[in-house]
Amino acid sequence: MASVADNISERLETEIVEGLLPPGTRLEEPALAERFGVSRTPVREALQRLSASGLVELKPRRGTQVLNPSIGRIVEMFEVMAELEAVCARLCARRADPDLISKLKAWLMSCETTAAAQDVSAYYEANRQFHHTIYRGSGNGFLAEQAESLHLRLTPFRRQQLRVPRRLRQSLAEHTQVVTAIEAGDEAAAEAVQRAHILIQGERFGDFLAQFGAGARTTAD
Amino acid sequence: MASVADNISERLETEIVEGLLPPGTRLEEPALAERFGVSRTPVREALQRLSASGLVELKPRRGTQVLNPSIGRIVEMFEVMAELEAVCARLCARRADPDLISKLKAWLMSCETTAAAQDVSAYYEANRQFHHTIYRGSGNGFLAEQAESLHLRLTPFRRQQLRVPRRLRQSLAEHTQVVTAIEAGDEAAAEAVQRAHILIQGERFGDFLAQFGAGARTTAD
DNA sequence: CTCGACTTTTGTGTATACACAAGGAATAAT
DNA sequence: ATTATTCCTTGTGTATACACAAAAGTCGAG
Repeated sequence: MASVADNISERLETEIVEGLLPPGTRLEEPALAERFGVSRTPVREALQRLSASGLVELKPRRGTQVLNPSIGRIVEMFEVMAELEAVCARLCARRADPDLISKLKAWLMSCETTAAAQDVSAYYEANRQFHHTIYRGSGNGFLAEQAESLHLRLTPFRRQQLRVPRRLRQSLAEHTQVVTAIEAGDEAAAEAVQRAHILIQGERFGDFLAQFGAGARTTAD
Repeated sequence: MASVADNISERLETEIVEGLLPPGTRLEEPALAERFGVSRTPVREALQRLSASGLVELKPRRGTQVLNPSIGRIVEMFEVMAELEAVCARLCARRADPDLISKLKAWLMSCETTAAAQDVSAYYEANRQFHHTIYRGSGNGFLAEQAESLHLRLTPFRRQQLRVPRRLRQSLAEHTQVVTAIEAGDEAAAEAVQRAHILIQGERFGDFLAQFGAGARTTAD
């Protein structure tokens, strides 16, 4: 089934997303090849794919490194994410599928319990599932894929979010509002709430970096 | 500068976009390697990139072929395109930059003259520039890139558009409406008009295929 | 004549080898 | 001592070779 290149691509992806390979890390093909016990060929293919999915940067003749976007760039990406999520929420509200709503409520509760239990990684997973349910609930598979892709791409930068005081509590409240709007079939409200929900993340990200040394992890704008 | 893989990737891209390599065409590495006078290695890299940009499909152990999405899939893609363009138009209206508006008017006129002259390829180019100006005018570089990428990806399917009677005339009128809304700073109007402008393309595409043998170029839904 | 198993061929996946450019270290010149 | 130049090391880009899976063609049996 899965080729060697696929495995390497996946492993590198998770390591980047989980922060083990922070932005700016150089990825040298011979080193990776030796580490995974394979030749450079599949390593190169894996890097090509990661480059395409936007997780690494592949400069010609100058090697590849984990993408290290400027602050402004990250904010732009959060803006687009906000719009994609807003569209998904609107389409969810348009359908207002009872099955979908029950799933949303289940993940919402899962978010609350994991948050109460201070289980950070479990909360991340529940939160991810909540948002993915909205993506899929849009009824547009292509839209869902795009949203999932960008969501993944932003994960390394969203990780710093919850350090912001009270953000988690507010985030949960926003989730509830979105579900309410979707259940009511209120397209405009669902869209607006979800857009704001994500946009705040981008703003908080900027605040966070402004507070704790901006240049530490991303290049200055 | 440009590596061999880059050149091959570009050439294949244009050939796919221009319809020389219609959806479903099998792309075999040895044949392409011989055709371009290179080894299989850079050919594979080029195919990987095209796969990532969504122009070809790369099934493991079963080769690559020009992506041949179902009708439903294409409609989904047009829906997402409509939303992206709507966001761009809204952000354009928010800024209402005079310089941007003059550029838009220039491309609008270019569209009209080329349409009047029946110069199809020139019209395509002018139309493309018009839309790209709106993307860039959003002020969000990442959004603009996403929009441009999807625009390119949809090009093979947009080509069949203008065969639909009167579509061209209506399209020009919609362009004018968008510019007017942007100039007036009317975000809601700009967004709505642009969304409808693109959505219609998706619908017309469905109509077109329903009329002239759906199975000819894309798989059935 | 048709269907099925075996062989052959074709094409992809991976490894190895070579070519060349970029960055750095060492040496020489000012 | 500083700077510039040259050489060397490192790493990427491409080519070739091998391994294996899938499809196509062939042959034989019913």
